[in-house]
Amino acid sequence: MSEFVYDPIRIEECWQAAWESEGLYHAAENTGKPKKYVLEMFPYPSGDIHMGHVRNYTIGDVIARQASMAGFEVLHPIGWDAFGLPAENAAIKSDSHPATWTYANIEKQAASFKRMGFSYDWDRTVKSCDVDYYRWGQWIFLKMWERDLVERKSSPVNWCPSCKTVLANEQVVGDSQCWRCKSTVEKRELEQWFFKITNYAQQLLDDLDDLPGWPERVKTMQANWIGRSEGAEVDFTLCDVDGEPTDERITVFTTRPDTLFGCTFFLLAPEHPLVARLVAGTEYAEAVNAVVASAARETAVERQLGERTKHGAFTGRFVENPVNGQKVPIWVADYVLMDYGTGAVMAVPSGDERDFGFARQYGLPIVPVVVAEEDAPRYEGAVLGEVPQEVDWAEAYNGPGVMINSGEFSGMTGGKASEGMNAVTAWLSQRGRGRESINFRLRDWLISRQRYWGNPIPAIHCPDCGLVPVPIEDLPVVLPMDIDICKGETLADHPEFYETTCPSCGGAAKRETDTMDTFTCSSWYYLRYTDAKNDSLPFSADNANYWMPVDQYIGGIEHAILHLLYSRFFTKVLADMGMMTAREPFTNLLTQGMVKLDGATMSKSRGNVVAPEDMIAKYGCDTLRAYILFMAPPDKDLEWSFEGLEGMFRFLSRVWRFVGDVADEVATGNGVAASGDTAAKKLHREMHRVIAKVTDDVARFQFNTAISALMELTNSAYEYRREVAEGTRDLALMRDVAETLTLLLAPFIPHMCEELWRVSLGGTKSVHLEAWPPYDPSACLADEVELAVQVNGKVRGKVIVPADLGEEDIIAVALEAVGPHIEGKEIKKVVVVAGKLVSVVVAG
RNA sequence: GCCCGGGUGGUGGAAUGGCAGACACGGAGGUCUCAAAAACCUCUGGGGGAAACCUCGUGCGGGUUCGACUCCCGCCCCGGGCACCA
Repeated sequence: MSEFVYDPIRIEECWQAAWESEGLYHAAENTGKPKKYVLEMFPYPSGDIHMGHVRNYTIGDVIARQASMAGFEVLHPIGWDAFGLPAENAAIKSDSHPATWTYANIEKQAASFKRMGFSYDWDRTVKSCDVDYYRWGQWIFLKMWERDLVERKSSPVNWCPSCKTVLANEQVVGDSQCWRCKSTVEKRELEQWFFKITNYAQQLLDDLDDLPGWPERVKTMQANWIGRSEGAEVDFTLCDVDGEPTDERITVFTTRPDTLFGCTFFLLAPEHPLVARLVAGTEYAEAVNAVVASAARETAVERQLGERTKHGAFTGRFVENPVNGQKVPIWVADYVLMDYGTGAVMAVPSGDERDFGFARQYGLPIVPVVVAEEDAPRYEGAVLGEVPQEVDWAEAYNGPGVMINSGEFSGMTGGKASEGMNAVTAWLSQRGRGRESINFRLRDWLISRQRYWGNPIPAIHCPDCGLVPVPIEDLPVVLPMDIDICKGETLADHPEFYETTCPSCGGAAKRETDTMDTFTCSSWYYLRYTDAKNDSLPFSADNANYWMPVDQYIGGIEHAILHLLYSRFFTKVLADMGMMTAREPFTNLLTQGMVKLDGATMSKSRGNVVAPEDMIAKYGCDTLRAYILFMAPPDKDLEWSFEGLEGMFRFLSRVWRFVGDVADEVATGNGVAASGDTAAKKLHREMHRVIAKVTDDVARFQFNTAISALMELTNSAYEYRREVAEGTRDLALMRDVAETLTLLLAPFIPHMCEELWRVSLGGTKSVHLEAWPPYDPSACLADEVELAVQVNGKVRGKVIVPADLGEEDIIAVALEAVGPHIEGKEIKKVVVVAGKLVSVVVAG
């Protein structure tokens, strides 16, 4: 019976203080060691930490600590994403200032992170609401402006009526909801600030191929969001009121130029600038204007209602199809989007579901069919508008097929990326009536927010000079603190902030009062960590080039598009500015799953939160850390279990007692120096097998199976002690196992291992400065192996054979073992899988 | 509708094409104890059997293979993302 009682709280508090005073976790440049940059997404200081934080930061901490033991110089920083709306809302609620709330929560979270024993370099901490940080955000904004990547323009934007600010497209989630408050957003035409992320659309798409260390899911989501479509622009000729061709052309974008002969009508978006002119003063004006007005009225609420009814009206005018001279009617239709392509569309009802539906609804022609499915009715020779009587026309066909009714192109293959598509595009191109074209779904990033608690946009509105950037030497534009947010004030209510003079002409001018989207702050914080105290630049190229890219990034899947896309954009822009060489910020990405209770996400509003602090107080943070890693692979959701946590505490106690008992036995010399008997050999082999397994599992982030393997080693160690009497145990082996167990567990349960290492085992320096144990592949091999013997695919026996036995001998032994199952039968085949099994195939 | 994930005991979860269910939780029984707790030991997928052992079994149906949770084809269900993007 051991007198070693595991007292986690005492141990943890003791070593946390020791590590801090020893400065154990400072990262340094140019140490000669290979570098590793391990980063977790920085938290928003929303209050107490929750289990999601525990999981995220524990995963990162294990990776960082293990890398450090494996010989890397590790950069593992932490900071806070501190601007944003929740601070404003909380301030209003508690009648205080957002800064008060924010800094108090940062203190609280920092204390919790320290209590979790995370190995951060606290000297590099960044808080995005500190002027020392956000001034460099302004600096980057101005440099982007210089490079023509900043634009102020009027466009239909998303407005959240609850947050009282505009939002980026990426911040509209689900069915047109604000990502923060889940209110339904409205469309408003407003003049706003944008970053021209669309200039980088192709690169952002292409470079996803350079990220093999990212989950496929995240890359697919980004690729879909960027939404590249290949096709062509086609110029249709506008006809006058008498139907005669004019010189004016209307351009459409299509991904299917091969279907051009199937165009039976033509559509304009309700917002298209041409619409008003086409119908002005005509009998069609009333119906068309009604469609335009109802589209303008249509809110996001209506738009989200599943399958929307299409609305349209004839304009009374026609266009001429460049490919066949066919005149087709121009309609206005509310399913045509003004902000994608050209706002005009050629309708091919036989090949497009939406056009088909619209044609049905308004009695517009559907034939000719121009791309026919093999083995399907061809409708050769069908003319415009003629629907064959005998056909029950069910739906449009948009797949690949043979082109028919398409003049000289008939007979070619049609479809996406087809021969016919290229031929038609080339034909148009030669005649100046069209051209290859690529469209992206991605929109420019709307970055201005009509809110106080953010980074002020460094721009000045001058009545004479227009928009003028704040000169770089005048930075920072400091966010004033004397604002009464509880009265709903913003910067726009403070003349002492916005009244200024124009840097260009010196006349009276007005400062921009919008602040930047908080996502601008989080788009480059990982670069600031590389050089956190630089007061002349956001970061130096030397430091960025030394540490970047981040080798391992860990965070929630909710940022699959938002933060990860914006950060990739910033990285490319900063690289183009010559600020550094990395063109992708994060080489490897791990998206951790959620922590759930009874199948539901833990949340304050649901009242199903398990507070980390409570668990730490009861079991210590080492148990919590090991538990949260053990219960599920890191990328899967994790179901919380109090019993599981209790079980992990039992495991830690077992390790504690084992190492303590061994240390005692070794100290008193109660045993033999080295026995080399079967039991010792077996334990020795198990130890090397586990070193190999844990090393491999950590590299693949399989922390759950790494811990399982360590449990197995512990179980084996206990078995050895049970089976070999006290006084006859192999002391060298026992000490080796105790040390190995302590070293391998150190990244997971750093405090207990430190206590065991420095106190029980008499280590002279921190366990976290020791080398990760190497393993001997030959030591993993057993003298004898057990083989399963299968007959016709079923296991019918087991044999134990010397590991180096030849194949012929193995077969002989195996056949003997399954004698009754093969007796009198013809052996057709025998397969020997080294170290695993023998498979015998018999006839009958 | 399209694109991703995922479906394995009572539960969380293991299995480079090679003995399915490692490890753990829960459960049952036991040792120690006056007793309890702790600790330790044994058993624990279903069905059959006293046992040896047999048999079924990784969402469903096929296929490839000596051998399939794993690979291929066709479905079903659950979770997520996108969605009138021409």
